[in-house]
Amino acid sequence: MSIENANAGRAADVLFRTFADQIRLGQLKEGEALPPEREIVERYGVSRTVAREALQALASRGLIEARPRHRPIVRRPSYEAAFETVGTMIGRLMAKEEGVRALFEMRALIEVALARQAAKMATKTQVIQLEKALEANAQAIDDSAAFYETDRAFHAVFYEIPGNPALEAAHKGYATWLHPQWSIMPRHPQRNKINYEAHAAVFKSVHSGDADAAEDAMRAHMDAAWKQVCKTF
Amino acid sequence: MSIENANAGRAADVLFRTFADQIRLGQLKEGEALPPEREIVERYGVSRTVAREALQALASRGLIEARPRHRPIVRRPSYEAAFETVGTMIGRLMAKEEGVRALFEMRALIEVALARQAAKMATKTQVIQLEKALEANAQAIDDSAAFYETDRAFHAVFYEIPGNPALEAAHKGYATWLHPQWSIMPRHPQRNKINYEAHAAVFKSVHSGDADAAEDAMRAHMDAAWKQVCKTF
DNA sequence: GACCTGTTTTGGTACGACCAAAGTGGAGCC
DNA sequence: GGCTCCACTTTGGTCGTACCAAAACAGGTC
Repeated sequence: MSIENANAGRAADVLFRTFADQIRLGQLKEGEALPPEREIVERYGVSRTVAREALQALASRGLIEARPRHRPIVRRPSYEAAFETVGTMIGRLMAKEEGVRALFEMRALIEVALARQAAKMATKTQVIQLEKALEANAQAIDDSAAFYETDRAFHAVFYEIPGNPALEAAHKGYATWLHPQWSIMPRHPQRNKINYEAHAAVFKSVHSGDADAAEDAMRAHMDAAWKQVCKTF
Repeated sequence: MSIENANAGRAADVLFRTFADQIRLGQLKEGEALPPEREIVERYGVSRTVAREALQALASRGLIEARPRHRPIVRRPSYEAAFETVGTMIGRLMAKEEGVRALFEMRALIEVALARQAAKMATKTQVIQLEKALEANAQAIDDSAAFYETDRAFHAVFYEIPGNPALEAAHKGYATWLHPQWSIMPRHPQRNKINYEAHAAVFKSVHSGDADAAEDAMRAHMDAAWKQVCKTF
């Protein structure tokens, strides 16, 4: 590796930063393949070991997408990809109650705010969307697996209403990371019905444009859900 | 690599998952060093290239902490570490206005909700903390660099009030990723004073327990801030 | 007990070899 | 002229060996 980076630590880290900078500056564009490994070796004066470790780091941090037996390509950045990248670590935080609580409370803060915002600003189309999701939720009361899916879909509508990809990505993250808790929770039609009724209360408030009521209803729903989650510990 | 994982793709990916599972299941504990590379080679029947690539992936995803010339140790998972891990990718999203907007609006949603929650539930001690942060903000009006720091500190108090590490980590992430926008924004005492007054309005509402006013004040502040951010594009 | 020195352990890097998946180009056939 | 097949090339993936040097360790000496 060139001498001018002697203070920069491992050669693989230096090469990682070199490529990360090229990606950030648009010198390597989305969808574009990186150079072949043997060319990287020649161009940057490193071994294939160093080249491969730098590429591995780029892939692990979601900057490039490795494809079997192909040169990796620069990945389109997205909030969803970002959440996927940290999934393994966040998953570890789910092993402890305080990790689950932190995530759950952050989710609750956001969903309460989204419900409030929806009550204020949801379009007629969006309210209909919510109503359809609620109807599917009602239909699934007796089928706990389907109920879970429609429950998740109902909450997802709130994240979609503002049209912000970061929120939509966050919801997918939350749903994925909190799923282990959900999957061990006892589910039966009576409990499903209670959850459905909480959803209906939120919907009713949104439909009537009552932001305070929407906030209170979603808050109550999340609080009750947390109590259920606590039973999984 | 053992035959039973022949369908699992690259040997390095298989080994990555093996270690990730061991970490998740507590078989490798926080602070504990991973085995030496040469032992990994013997135990798992892979080459050092594969072992190093798996370790590189673990480090890049924040599961282990590599230390120069030392065996890596299992990293304590944290929301802060998770945000750091995706920093490079999120940084790329900041290269486009829609990426900045998505992150900013998510931040605004959260901070408005936090202001509202603070007005409802902040303790006397927390209100004093907020007041102190506001006072430091006032003192820094004529020094734009200091003003930025106190501005950030003032907002940080809202994230700290609920005592949720995920929120505190989120704030650090937002501040870091949105900093490039802030650093190219024109800053002068007059603008600083307007921002300070917006902070004062939020504080006043929190202090008097007026959740609606706190929400409106923080909403107005974030909307105005976004208009300033737009000037950087 | 502290210090020094030699040895060992270990991460970091280099290099060459080989395998096999995937792509490419040319020849032959219809 | 188009299609198919085959040989060759390109390239990622893995292996093994070698060497360097940072860091730790162990033993001896003061």
